[in-house]
Amino acid sequence: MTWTIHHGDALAVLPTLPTASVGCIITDPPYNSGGRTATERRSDSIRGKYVNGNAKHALADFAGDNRDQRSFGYWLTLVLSECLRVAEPGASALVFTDWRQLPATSDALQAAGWTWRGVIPWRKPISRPCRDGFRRECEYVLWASSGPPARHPEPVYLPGLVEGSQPRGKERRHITQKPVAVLRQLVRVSPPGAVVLDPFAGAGSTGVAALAEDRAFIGCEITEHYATIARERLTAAAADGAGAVGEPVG
Amino acid sequence: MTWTIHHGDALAVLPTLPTASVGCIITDPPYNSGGRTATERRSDSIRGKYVNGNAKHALADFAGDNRDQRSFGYWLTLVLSECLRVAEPGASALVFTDWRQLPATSDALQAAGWTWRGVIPWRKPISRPCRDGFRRECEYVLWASSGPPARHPEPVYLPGLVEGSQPRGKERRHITQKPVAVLRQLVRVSPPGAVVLDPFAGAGSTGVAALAEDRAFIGCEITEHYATIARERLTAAAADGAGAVGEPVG
DNA sequence: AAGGGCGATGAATCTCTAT
DNA sequence: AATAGAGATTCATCGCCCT
Repeated sequence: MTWTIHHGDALAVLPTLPTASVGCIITDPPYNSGGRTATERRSDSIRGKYVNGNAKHALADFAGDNRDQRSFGYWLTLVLSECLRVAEPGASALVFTDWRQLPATSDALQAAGWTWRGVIPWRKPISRPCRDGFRRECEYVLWASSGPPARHPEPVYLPGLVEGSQPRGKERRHITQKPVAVLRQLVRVSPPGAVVLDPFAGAGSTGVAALAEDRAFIGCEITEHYATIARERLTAAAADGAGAVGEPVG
Repeated sequence: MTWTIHHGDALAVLPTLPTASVGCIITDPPYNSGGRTATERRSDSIRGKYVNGNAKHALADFAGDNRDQRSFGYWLTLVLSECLRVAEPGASALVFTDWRQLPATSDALQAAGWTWRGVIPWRKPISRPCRDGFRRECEYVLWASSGPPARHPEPVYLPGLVEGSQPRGKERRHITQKPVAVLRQLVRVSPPGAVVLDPFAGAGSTGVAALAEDRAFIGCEITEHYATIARERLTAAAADGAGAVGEPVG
Protein backbone atom coordinates (compact mmCIF):
# COMPACT_ATOMS: atom_id res chain seq x y z
CA MET A 1 0.00 0.00 0.00
CA THR A 2 1.05 3.57 -0.57
CA TRP A 3 1.95 6.08 2.10
CA THR A 4 2.88 9.75 2.48
CA ILE A 5 4.27 11.78 5.34
CA HIS A 6 3.82 15.52 5.03
CA HIS A 7 6.18 17.60 7.14
CA GLY A 8 4.25 20.60 8.42
CA ASP A 9 1.48 21.91 10.63
CA ALA A 10 -1.84 20.05 10.37
CA LEU A 11 -3.72 23.31 9.86
CA ALA A 12 -1.45 24.16 6.94
CA VAL A 13 -1.33 20.70 5.32
CA LEU A 14 -4.98 19.57 5.64
CA PRO A 15 -6.33 22.37 3.38
CA THR A 16 -4.10 21.08 0.58
CA LEU A 17 -5.80 17.66 0.61
CA PRO A 18 -8.79 17.09 -1.69
CA THR A 19 -12.35 16.98 -0.33
CA ALA A 20 -13.84 13.54 0.42
CA SER A 21 -10.58 11.74 -0.26
CA VAL A 22 -9.99 9.86 2.98
CA GLY A 23 -11.83 6.85 4.45
CA CYS A 24 -10.75 7.07 8.07
CA ILE A 25 -9.01 9.41 10.48
CA ILE A 26 -7.06 8.07 13.45
CA THR A 27 -5.06 10.50 15.51
CA ASP A 28 -3.73 11.49 18.89
CA PRO A 29 -3.74 15.28 19.10
CA PRO A 30 -1.41 16.95 21.60
CA TYR A 31 -3.80 17.34 24.52
CA ASN A 32 -2.42 19.52 27.22
CA SER A 33 -3.23 17.62 30.37
CA GLY A 34 -1.12 17.16 33.40
CA GLY A 35 -0.45 20.63 34.76
CA ARG A 36 -3.28 21.82 36.95
CA THR A 37 -2.66 25.46 36.17
CA ALA A 38 -2.33 27.29 32.92
CA THR A 39 1.25 28.13 33.89
CA GLU A 40 2.18 24.52 34.43
CA ARG A 41 0.56 23.55 31.13
CA ARG A 42 2.43 26.26 29.29
CA SER A 43 5.75 25.16 30.67
CA ASP A 44 8.41 24.88 28.00
CA SER A 45 9.22 21.22 28.27
CA ILE A 46 6.94 18.29 27.61
CA ARG A 47 9.35 15.94 29.33
CA GLY A 48 8.85 17.73 32.61
CA LYS A 49 5.15 16.81 32.43
CA TYR A 50 5.01 13.31 31.10
CA VAL A 51 8.35 11.80 32.06
CA ASN A 52 9.73 10.99 35.47
CA GLY A 53 12.60 13.29 36.42
CA ASN A 54 15.06 10.42 36.42
CA ALA A 55 13.81 8.62 33.31
CA LYS A 56 16.80 7.43 31.31
CA HIS A 57 15.47 7.66 27.77
CA ALA A 58 16.09 10.82 25.78
CA LEU A 59 13.03 11.26 23.58
CA ALA A 60 12.57 14.61 21.93
CA ASP A 61 9.82 17.00 23.02
CA PHE A 62 6.80 17.35 20.76
CA ALA A 63 5.09 20.55 19.64
CA GLY A 64 1.64 21.90 20.34
CA ASP A 65 1.18 20.81 23.93
CA ASN A 66 1.01 24.23 25.51
CA ARG A 67 -2.54 25.46 24.88
CA ASP A 68 -4.97 26.30 27.63
CA GLN A 69 -8.26 24.42 27.69
CA ARG A 70 -10.33 26.99 25.83
CA SER A 71 -7.93 27.41 22.97
CA PHE A 72 -7.37 23.65 22.89
CA GLY A 73 -11.05 23.19 22.13
CA TYR A 74 -11.07 25.94 19.55
CA TRP A 75 -7.95 24.74 17.81
CA LEU A 76 -9.06 21.10 17.82
CA THR A 77 -12.41 22.12 16.32
CA LEU A 78 -10.59 23.81 13.44
CA VAL A 79 -8.48 20.72 12.79
CA LEU A 80 -11.44 18.36 13.01
CA SER A 81 -13.51 20.55 10.67
CA GLU A 82 -10.81 20.24 8.03
CA CYS A 83 -10.72 16.50 8.69
CA LEU A 84 -14.48 16.31 8.09
CA ARG A 85 -14.10 18.06 4.76
CA VAL A 86 -11.34 15.69 3.73
CA ALA A 87 -13.33 12.64 4.88
CA GLU A 88 -15.61 10.67 2.58
CA PRO A 89 -19.25 10.49 3.67
CA GLY A 90 -19.60 7.62 6.14
CA ALA A 91 -15.94 7.79 7.20
CA SER A 92 -15.00 7.26 10.84
CA ALA A 93 -12.78 9.41 13.02
CA LEU A 94 -10.97 7.95 16.04
CA VAL A 95 -9.42 10.50 18.35
CA PHE A 96 -7.28 9.61 21.36
CA THR A 97 -7.71 11.60 24.54
CA ASP A 98 -7.11 11.29 28.26
CA TRP A 99 -9.91 11.45 30.84
CA ARG A 100 -9.35 15.11 31.53
CA GLN A 101 -9.78 16.27 27.94
CA LEU A 102 -12.50 13.77 27.00
CA PRO A 103 -15.37 16.26 27.35
CA ALA A 104 -13.52 19.01 25.46
CA THR A 105 -12.59 16.55 22.71
CA SER A 106 -16.18 15.31 22.33
CA ASP A 107 -17.32 18.94 22.14
CA ALA A 108 -14.74 19.70 19.44
CA LEU A 109 -15.75 16.64 17.40
CA GLN A 110 -19.40 17.59 17.49
CA ALA A 111 -18.76 21.30 16.99
CA ALA A 112 -16.77 20.36 13.89
CA GLY A 113 -19.81 18.52 12.52
CA TRP A 114 -18.91 14.91 13.30
CA THR A 115 -21.53 12.56 14.73
CA TRP A 116 -20.23 11.16 18.02
CA ARG A 117 -20.79 7.40 18.10
CA GLY A 118 -19.01 6.07 21.16
CA VAL A 119 -15.97 5.76 23.40
CA ILE A 120 -13.43 2.95 23.37
CA PRO A 121 -11.24 2.78 26.47
CA TRP A 122 -7.60 1.88 25.84
CA ARG A 123 -6.32 -0.07 28.81
CA LYS A 124 -2.60 0.17 29.55
CA PRO A 125 -1.60 -2.74 31.79
CA ILE A 126 1.52 -0.85 32.83
CA SER A 127 0.25 2.21 34.63
CA ARG A 128 0.69 4.22 37.76
CA PRO A 129 -1.08 3.21 40.96
CA CYS A 130 -2.63 5.96 43.05
CA ARG A 131 -2.60 5.94 46.84
CA ASP A 132 -6.13 5.77 48.34
CA GLY A 133 -7.56 6.11 44.84
CA PHE A 134 -8.03 4.52 41.45
CA ARG A 135 -5.10 3.66 39.22
CA ARG A 136 -4.80 5.75 36.07
CA GLU A 137 -5.05 2.81 33.78
CA CYS A 138 -6.96 3.98 30.71
CA GLU A 139 -6.89 6.49 27.94
CA TYR A 140 -9.85 6.87 25.63
CA VAL A 141 -10.58 6.78 21.92
CA LEU A 142 -13.57 8.83 20.80
CA TRP A 143 -15.38 7.36 17.81
CA ALA A 144 -17.29 9.59 15.41
CA SER A 145 -18.56 9.36 11.85
CA SER A 146 -19.24 11.73 9.00
CA GLY A 147 -22.99 11.24 8.66
CA PRO A 148 -24.38 7.71 8.77
CA PRO A 149 -21.49 5.23 8.93
CA ALA A 150 -20.61 3.40 5.71
CA ARG A 151 -21.39 -0.32 5.51
CA HIS A 152 -18.52 -2.70 4.98
CA PRO A 153 -18.74 -5.28 2.18
CA GLU A 154 -18.09 -7.96 4.83
CA PRO A 155 -19.48 -7.18 8.30
CA VAL A 156 -16.96 -6.69 11.10
CA TYR A 157 -17.57 -6.58 14.84
CA LEU A 158 -14.95 -4.70 16.78
CA PRO A 159 -14.15 -4.83 20.50
CA GLY A 160 -15.49 -2.21 22.90
CA LEU A 161 -12.18 -1.95 24.71
CA VAL A 162 -8.60 -2.29 23.50
CA GLU A 163 -5.60 -3.35 25.55
CA GLY A 164 -1.88 -2.98 25.10
CA SER A 165 1.15 -1.53 26.82
CA GLN A 166 3.09 1.35 25.39
CA PRO A 167 6.19 0.25 23.47
CA ARG A 168 9.31 0.12 25.61
CA GLY A 169 13.03 -0.07 25.02
CA LYS A 170 14.29 0.63 21.52
CA GLU A 171 10.82 0.16 20.03
CA ARG A 172 9.90 3.42 21.67
CA ARG A 173 10.52 6.49 19.56
CA HIS A 174 7.95 8.97 20.90
CA ILE A 175 6.75 9.90 24.39
CA THR A 176 3.08 9.23 23.64
CA GLN A 177 3.60 6.33 21.24
CA LYS A 178 0.71 3.88 20.86
CA PRO A 179 1.10 0.11 20.44
CA VAL A 180 0.69 -1.00 16.83
CA ALA A 181 -1.48 -3.93 17.96
CA VAL A 182 -4.01 -1.49 19.41
CA LEU A 183 -3.97 0.70 16.29
CA ARG A 184 -4.47 -2.32 14.03
CA GLN A 185 -7.72 -3.09 15.80
CA LEU A 186 -8.87 0.49 15.41
CA VAL A 187 -7.94 0.65 11.73
CA ARG A 188 -10.49 -2.11 11.03
CA VAL A 189 -13.31 0.37 11.48
CA SER A 190 -12.49 1.47 7.91
CA PRO A 191 -13.31 -0.76 4.94
CA PRO A 192 -10.37 -2.73 3.51
CA GLY A 193 -8.33 -0.62 1.10
CA ALA A 194 -9.39 2.68 2.67
CA VAL A 195 -7.05 5.64 3.01
CA VAL A 196 -6.19 6.35 6.67
CA LEU A 197 -5.21 9.89 7.69
CA ASP A 198 -3.29 10.92 10.82
CA PRO A 199 -2.79 14.70 11.08
CA PHE A 200 -0.54 14.24 14.14
CA ALA A 201 1.47 11.29 12.98
CA GLY A 202 4.32 11.46 15.50
CA ALA A 203 6.54 8.42 15.03
CA GLY A 204 4.09 7.00 12.48
CA SER A 205 2.53 4.08 14.39
CA THR A 206 -0.91 4.71 12.84
CA GLY A 207 0.67 4.37 9.42
CA VAL A 208 2.48 1.17 10.38
CA ALA A 209 -0.85 -0.26 11.56
CA ALA A 210 -2.66 0.93 8.42
CA LEU A 211 -0.14 -0.72 6.08
CA ALA A 212 -0.26 -3.92 8.12
CA GLU A 213 -4.05 -3.96 7.66
CA ASP A 214 -3.85 -3.23 3.92
CA ARG A 215 -4.93 0.37 4.11
CA ALA A 216 -3.14 3.32 2.53
CA PHE A 217 -1.80 6.07 4.77
CA ILE A 218 -1.41 9.84 4.77
CA GLY A 219 0.35 11.39 7.75
CA CYS A 220 1.29 14.86 8.79
CA GLU A 221 3.94 15.73 11.37
CA ILE A 222 5.22 19.14 12.35
CA THR A 223 8.49 18.11 14.00
CA GLU A 224 11.19 17.25 11.47
CA HIS A 225 12.76 14.76 13.86
CA TYR A 226 9.56 12.71 14.10
CA ALA A 227 8.68 13.04 10.42
CA THR A 228 12.03 11.41 9.65
CA ILE A 229 11.44 8.61 12.15
CA ALA A 230 7.96 8.04 10.70
CA ARG A 231 9.34 7.77 7.16
CA GLU A 232 11.91 5.23 8.34
CA ARG A 233 9.31 3.13 10.10
CA LEU A 234 6.86 3.29 7.20
CA THR A 235 9.54 2.29 4.70
CA ALA A 236 10.31 -0.73 6.87
CA ALA A 237 6.62 -1.55 7.37
CA ALA A 238 5.92 -1.37 3.64
CA ALA A 239 8.86 -3.71 2.98
CA ASP A 240 7.44 -6.13 5.57
CA GLY A 241 4.15 -6.31 3.66
CA ALA A 242 3.61 -9.86 2.39
CA GLY A 243 4.99 -9.50 -1.14
CA ALA A 244 3.66 -5.95 -1.43
CA VAL A 245 6.15 -3.40 -2.63
CA GLY A 246 6.40 -0.42 -0.31
CA GLU A 247 5.76 2.55 -2.54
CA PRO A 248 6.23 5.86 -0.74
CA VAL A 249 4.25 8.58 -2.48
CA GLY A 250 4.84 12.35 -2.20
CA MET B 1 -23.46 -1.71 60.27
CA THR B 2 -26.51 0.53 60.19
CA TRP B 3 -28.53 1.43 57.14
CA THR B 4 -31.48 3.59 56.12
CA ILE B 5 -33.60 3.79 53.00
CA HIS B 6 -35.54 7.01 52.53
CA HIS B 7 -38.50 6.77 50.20
CA GLY B 8 -38.70 10.02 48.25
CA ASP B 9 -37.13 12.30 45.68
CA ALA B 10 -33.41 12.92 46.11
CA LEU B 11 -33.93 16.69 45.87
CA ALA B 12 -36.46 16.50 48.73
CA VAL B 13 -34.56 14.08 50.96
CA LEU B 14 -30.97 15.37 50.66
CA PRO B 15 -31.75 18.76 52.27
CA THR B 16 -32.94 16.93 55.39
CA LEU B 17 -29.51 15.34 55.90
CA PRO B 18 -26.96 17.14 58.11
CA THR B 19 -23.97 18.96 56.59
CA ALA B 20 -20.66 17.05 56.41
CA SER B 21 -22.18 13.81 57.62
CA VAL B 22 -21.29 11.40 54.83
CA GLY B 23 -17.92 9.92 53.86
CA CYS B 24 -18.65 8.74 50.33
CA ILE B 25 -21.29 9.06 47.62
CA ILE B 26 -21.81 6.29 45.08
CA THR B 27 -24.72 6.58 42.72
CA ASP B 28 -26.16 5.89 39.32
CA PRO B 29 -28.48 8.73 38.33
CA PRO B 30 -31.10 8.12 35.63
CA TYR B 31 -29.24 9.38 32.57
CA ASN B 32 -31.56 9.63 29.64
CA SER B 33 -29.60 8.04 26.84
CA GLY B 34 -30.71 5.86 23.99
CA GLY B 35 -32.90 7.05 21.18
CA ARG B 36 -31.72 9.17 18.30
CA THR B 37 -34.20 11.98 18.83
CA ALA B 38 -35.16 13.99 21.86
CA THR B 39 -38.64 12.52 21.54
CA GLU B 40 -37.36 8.97 21.69
CA ARG B 41 -35.21 9.80 24.69
CA ARG B 42 -38.18 11.25 26.47
CA SER B 43 -40.37 8.24 25.73
CA ASP B 44 -42.53 7.03 28.57
CA SER B 45 -41.36 3.47 28.82
CA ILE B 46 -37.90 2.38 29.87
CA ARG B 47 -38.54 -1.06 28.46
CA GLY B 48 -39.31 0.44 25.08
CA LYS B 49 -36.01 2.28 25.14
CA TYR B 50 -33.55 -0.13 26.64
CA VAL B 51 -34.91 -3.66 26.62
CA ASN B 52 -35.04 -6.09 23.73
CA GLY B 53 -38.51 -6.41 22.29
CA ASN B 54 -38.57 -10.13 22.97
CA ALA B 55 -37.02 -10.12 26.44
CA LYS B 56 -39.12 -12.17 28.82
CA HIS B 57 -38.40 -10.51 32.13
CA ALA B 58 -40.89 -8.04 33.58
CA LEU B 59 -38.82 -5.57 35.58
CA ALA B 60 -40.54 -2.33 36.55
CA ASP B 61 -39.71 0.97 34.90
CA PHE B 62 -37.69 3.47 36.89
CA ALA B 63 -38.41 7.17 37.28
CA GLY B 64 -36.58 10.25 36.07
CA ASP B 65 -35.27 9.03 32.73
CA ASN B 66 -37.14 11.55 30.60
CA ARG B 67 -35.09 14.75 30.80
CA ASP B 68 -33.57 16.44 27.80
CA GLN B 69 -29.84 17.01 27.94
CA ARG B 70 -29.94 20.59 29.16
CA SER B 71 -32.25 19.91 32.04
CA PHE B 72 -30.37 16.71 32.84
CA GLY B 73 -27.26 18.79 33.44
CA TYR B 74 -29.13 21.37 35.45
CA TRP B 75 -30.94 18.83 37.59
CA LEU B 76 -27.83 16.73 38.20
CA THR B 77 -25.92 19.85 39.28
CA LEU B 78 -28.58 20.56 41.87
CA VAL B 79 -28.41 17.03 43.24
CA LEU B 80 -24.61 16.97 43.31
CA SER B 81 -24.48 20.35 45.04
CA GLU B 82 -26.58 18.97 47.86
CA CYS B 83 -24.35 15.89 47.93
CA LEU B 84 -21.30 18.15 48.32
CA ARG B 85 -22.89 19.90 51.28
CA VAL B 86 -23.71 16.58 52.91
CA ALA B 87 -20.21 15.22 52.24
CA GLU B 88 -17.36 15.50 54.74
CA PRO B 89 -14.28 17.37 53.48
CA GLY B 90 -12.09 14.90 51.58
CA ALA B 91 -15.03 12.62 50.73
CA SER B 92 -15.21 10.95 47.31
CA ALA B 93 -18.13 10.88 44.89
CA LEU B 94 -18.47 8.09 42.34
CA VAL B 95 -21.11 8.69 39.67
CA PHE B 96 -22.07 6.16 37.01
CA THR B 97 -22.75 7.39 33.48
CA ASP B 98 -22.76 6.08 29.93
CA TRP B 99 -20.51 7.41 27.17
CA ARG B 100 -23.12 9.78 25.87
CA GLN B 101 -23.69 11.60 29.16
CA LEU B 102 -20.09 11.49 30.37
CA PRO B 103 -19.29 15.09 29.40
CA ALA B 104 -22.55 16.44 30.86
CA THR B 105 -21.96 14.49 34.06
CA SER B 106 -18.41 15.80 34.45
CA ASP B 107 -19.72 19.32 33.89
CA ALA B 108 -22.39 18.83 36.56
CA LEU B 109 -19.87 17.45 39.06
CA GLN B 110 -17.56 20.40 38.58
CA ALA B 111 -20.33 22.97 38.44
CA ALA B 112 -21.56 21.59 41.77
CA GLY B 113 -18.13 22.27 43.27
CA TRP B 114 -16.59 18.81 43.24
CA THR B 115 -12.99 18.30 42.12
CA TRP B 116 -12.95 15.83 39.23
CA ARG B 117 -10.22 13.24 39.82
CA GLY B 118 -10.65 10.57 37.16
CA VAL B 119 -12.72 8.08 35.21
CA ILE B 120 -13.03 4.37 35.93
CA PRO B 121 -14.49 2.33 33.06
CA TRP B 122 -16.86 -0.46 34.04
CA ARG B 123 -16.52 -3.30 31.54
CA LYS B 124 -19.61 -5.43 31.01
CA PRO B 125 -18.78 -8.74 29.32
CA ILE B 126 -22.41 -9.08 28.25
CA SER B 127 -23.02 -6.29 25.82
CA ARG B 128 -24.44 -5.65 22.40
CA PRO B 129 -22.29 -5.95 19.32
CA CYS B 130 -22.37 -3.22 16.70
CA ARG B 131 -22.08 -4.00 13.01
CA ASP B 132 -19.02 -2.37 11.39
CA GLY B 133 -18.28 -0.62 14.66
CA PHE B 134 -17.17 -0.96 18.25
CA ARG B 135 -19.16 -2.97 20.76
CA ARG B 136 -20.75 -0.85 23.47
CA GLU B 137 -19.02 -2.66 26.23
CA CYS B 138 -18.35 -0.09 28.93
CA GLU B 139 -20.09 2.31 31.19
CA TYR B 140 -18.09 4.83 33.19
CA VAL B 141 -17.69 5.86 36.80
CA LEU B 142 -16.64 9.47 37.34
CA TRP B 143 -14.52 9.98 40.44
CA ALA B 144 -14.50 13.30 42.26
CA SER B 145 -13.60 14.55 45.72
CA SER B 146 -14.68 17.32 48.03
CA GLY B 147 -11.44 19.27 48.19
CA PRO B 148 -8.21 17.33 48.65
CA PRO B 149 -9.00 13.63 49.17
CA ALA B 150 -8.76 12.29 52.71
CA ARG B 151 -5.90 9.92 53.54
CA HIS B 152 -6.77 6.44 54.73
CA PRO B 153 -5.25 5.12 57.96
CA GLU B 154 -4.00 2.11 55.92
CA PRO B 155 -3.13 2.88 52.27
CA VAL B 156 -5.28 1.25 49.60
CA TYR B 157 -4.62 0.98 45.87
CA LEU B 158 -7.71 0.57 43.72
CA PRO B 159 -8.03 -0.69 40.14
CA GLY B 160 -8.34 1.71 37.22
CA LEU B 161 -11.01 -0.41 35.57
CA VAL B 162 -13.70 -2.64 37.04
CA GLU B 163 -15.29 -5.66 35.39
CA GLY B 164 -18.45 -7.59 36.07
CA SER B 165 -21.62 -8.79 34.42
CA GLN B 166 -25.00 -7.55 35.41
CA PRO B 167 -26.91 -9.89 37.69
CA ARG B 168 -29.17 -12.26 35.76
CA GLY B 169 -32.02 -14.58 36.57
CA LYS B 170 -33.67 -14.17 39.94
CA GLU B 171 -30.79 -12.08 41.29
CA ARG B 172 -31.90 -9.32 38.99
CA ARG B 173 -34.40 -6.87 40.42
CA HIS B 174 -33.76 -3.67 38.44
CA ILE B 175 -33.09 -2.95 34.77
CA THR B 176 -29.87 -1.07 35.52
CA GLN B 177 -28.71 -3.13 38.48
CA LYS B 178 -24.96 -3.15 39.12
CA PRO B 179 -22.99 -6.20 40.28
CA VAL B 180 -22.25 -6.08 44.00
CA ALA B 181 -18.68 -7.25 43.32
CA VAL B 182 -18.06 -4.10 41.27
CA LEU B 183 -19.62 -1.83 43.89
CA ARG B 184 -17.56 -3.43 46.67
CA GLN B 185 -14.39 -2.39 44.86
CA LEU B 186 -15.67 1.15 44.51
CA VAL B 187 -16.76 1.41 48.16
CA ARG B 188 -13.13 0.94 49.20
CA VAL B 189 -12.36 4.48 48.10
CA SER B 190 -13.91 5.50 51.44
CA PRO B 191 -12.12 4.84 54.73
CA PRO B 192 -13.34 1.79 56.70
CA GLY B 193 -16.41 2.64 58.77
CA ALA B 194 -17.46 5.54 56.56
CA VAL B 195 -21.08 6.35 55.77
CA VAL B 196 -21.93 5.69 52.11
CA LEU B 197 -24.78 7.64 50.49
CA ASP B 198 -26.70 6.70 47.34
CA PRO B 199 -29.38 9.24 46.38
CA PHE B 200 -30.66 6.93 43.59
CA ALA B 201 -30.56 3.65 45.41
CA GLY B 202 -32.73 1.56 43.07
CA ALA B 203 -32.69 -2.03 44.27
CA GLY B 204 -30.06 -1.12 46.88
CA SER B 205 -26.93 -2.82 45.52
CA THR B 206 -24.71 0.06 46.68
CA GLY B 207 -26.00 -0.52 50.22
CA VAL B 208 -25.42 -4.26 50.02
CA ALA B 209 -21.83 -3.58 48.92
CA ALA B 210 -21.33 -0.95 51.65
CA LEU B 211 -22.50 -3.32 54.41
CA ALA B 212 -20.33 -6.12 53.03
CA GLU B 213 -17.34 -3.76 53.26
CA ASP B 214 -18.21 -2.62 56.79
CA ARG B 215 -19.50 0.79 55.85
CA ALA B 216 -22.82 2.29 56.93
CA PHE B 217 -25.38 3.18 54.30
CA ILE B 218 -27.98 5.86 53.60
CA GLY B 219 -30.09 5.41 50.49
CA CYS B 220 -32.87 7.32 48.84
CA GLU B 221 -35.29 5.90 46.28
CA ILE B 222 -38.30 7.57 44.71
CA THR B 223 -40.14 4.46 43.48
CA GLU B 224 -41.94 2.65 46.31
CA HIS B 225 -41.53 -0.68 44.54
CA TYR B 226 -37.73 -0.37 44.52
CA ALA B 227 -37.50 1.14 48.00
CA THR B 228 -39.21 -2.00 49.30
CA ILE B 229 -36.87 -4.29 47.37
CA ALA B 230 -33.88 -2.33 48.67
CA ARG B 231 -35.08 -2.70 52.29
CA GLU B 232 -35.48 -6.45 51.79
CA ARG B 233 -32.02 -6.84 50.32
CA LEU B 234 -30.38 -4.68 52.98
CA THR B 235 -32.09 -6.60 55.78
CA ALA B 236 -30.72 -9.82 54.30
CA ALA B 237 -27.27 -8.31 53.74
CA ALA B 238 -27.07 -7.03 57.32
CA ALA B 239 -28.04 -10.49 58.60
CA ASP B 240 -25.28 -12.01 56.45
CA GLY B 241 -22.66 -9.81 58.10
CA ALA B 242 -20.14 -11.99 59.95
CA GLY B 243 -21.60 -11.85 63.44
CA ALA B 244 -22.68 -8.24 62.95
CA VAL B 245 -26.27 -7.54 63.88
CA GLY B 246 -28.17 -5.82 61.10
CA GLU B 247 -29.60 -2.71 62.63
CA PRO B 248 -31.88 -0.81 60.28
CA VAL B 249 -32.11 2.83 61.31
CA GLY B 250 -34.80 5.30 60.33
C1' DA C 1 -20.42 -33.72 40.66
C1' DA C 2 -18.62 -32.02 36.65
C1' DG C 3 -19.34 -30.81 32.03
C1' DG C 4 -21.68 -30.07 27.60
C1' DG C 5 -25.44 -28.08 25.01
C1' DC C 6 -29.24 -24.98 24.45
C1' DG C 7 -31.38 -20.75 24.72
C1' DA C 8 -32.06 -16.13 26.47
C1' DT C 9 -30.36 -11.30 26.45
C1' DG C 10 -28.06 -6.57 26.65
C1' DA C 11 -29.04 1.78 30.10
C1' DA C 12 -29.65 0.01 21.23
C1' DT C 13 -29.35 0.96 16.61
C1' DC C 14 -30.96 0.82 12.11
C1' DT C 15 -34.45 0.39 8.45
C1' DC C 16 -38.82 0.59 6.80
C1' DT C 17 -43.66 1.93 6.99
C1' DA C 18 -47.59 4.68 8.46
C1' DT C 19 -49.29 9.02 9.92
C1' DA D 1 -41.53 16.65 5.16
C1' DA D 2 -40.92 15.56 9.74
C1' DT D 3 -42.25 12.40 13.28
C1' DA D 4 -43.67 8.16 15.38
C1' DG D 5 -43.89 3.21 15.64
C1' DA D 6 -42.85 -1.59 14.54
C1' DG D 7 -39.53 -5.11 13.49
C1' DA D 8 -34.97 -7.14 12.52
C1' DT D 9 -30.46 -7.42 13.94
C1' DT D 10 -25.87 -9.20 16.31
C1' DC D 11 -22.65 -12.29 19.38
C1' DA D 12 -20.24 -13.16 23.72
C1' DT D 13 -21.74 -14.52 27.84
C1' DC D 14 -24.18 -16.89 31.29
C1' DG D 15 -28.20 -19.34 33.40
C1' DC D 16 -30.17 -23.61 33.34
C1' DC D 17 -31.19 -28.19 32.12
C1' DC D 18 -29.66 -32.63 30.95
C1' DT D 19 -26.29 -36.30 30.96
